[in-house]
Amino acid sequence: MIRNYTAVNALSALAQEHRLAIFRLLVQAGRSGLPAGQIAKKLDLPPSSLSFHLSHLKNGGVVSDERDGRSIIYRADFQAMNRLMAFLLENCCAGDDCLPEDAAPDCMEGQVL
Amino acid sequence: MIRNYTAVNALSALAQEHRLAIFRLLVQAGRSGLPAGQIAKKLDLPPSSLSFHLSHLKNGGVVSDERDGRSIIYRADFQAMNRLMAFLLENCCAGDDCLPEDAAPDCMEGQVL
DNA sequence: TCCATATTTCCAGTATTATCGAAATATAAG
DNA sequence: CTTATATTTCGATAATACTGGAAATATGGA
Repeated sequence: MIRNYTAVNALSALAQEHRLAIFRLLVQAGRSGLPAGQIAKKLDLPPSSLSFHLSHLKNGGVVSDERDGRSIIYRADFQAMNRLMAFLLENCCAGDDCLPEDAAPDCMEGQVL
Repeated sequence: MIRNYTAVNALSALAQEHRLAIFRLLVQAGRSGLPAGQIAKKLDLPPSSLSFHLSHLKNGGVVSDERDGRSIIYRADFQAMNRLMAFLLENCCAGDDCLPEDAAPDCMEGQVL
């Protein structure tokens, strides 16, 4: 289980206009991810700003990176998001009939996503 | 569907040590919520700091408040959380066989929560 | 009305975060 | 080895956020 500190890092990473836009772009790109350059082009960010935000996202553990030739490919980390969501709703409603096995908790009224 | 701006507000609200702790306390308290005073006691925060953080959470739309006599009861807003999560994973993997009906998307490997 | 309790607002000081040009680093290709 | 491309690091400035004491507001009870 993740700690408060870890979750704050992940949330801070996402809690910024440009970084959230970057993250959602990566979510939509899926497993293949996107090179930094394409992100810069799509969101019209200067290279140093983009790099600042990408390293923040990486530091927050919500994206991963991998070099491919001259480019660096960024990917959303879906498992990290899953852990984060679980942490946010941990022991919701004091477990009071609210978490039936593998469904969404009652407090979410049957719709998580 | 919520906007980037709204989501950043909600995420910023949660992206702080004390506020995340407050929010998780409220998640665990469920529908009955908690008066500010009890939160202050549990987390050992001075009243002005607590108030600052509570209003930030409320502004971010992740908690609601309701006066009850001299106390003000705070509650986690589970629907807002649900909308936020949906926004974060919107159109994940470009919809590529990743969102079967009412299950968690494939990219989450079957476990959302 | 007067007092106690619960919470918020105000304020000033401190700390953290965002921005982006310019320079540095890494890789590839001729 | 030189040049071009992709990205990051550095550094200075500007903007935003956090903290907590003191004063203000709201409610309820004697």
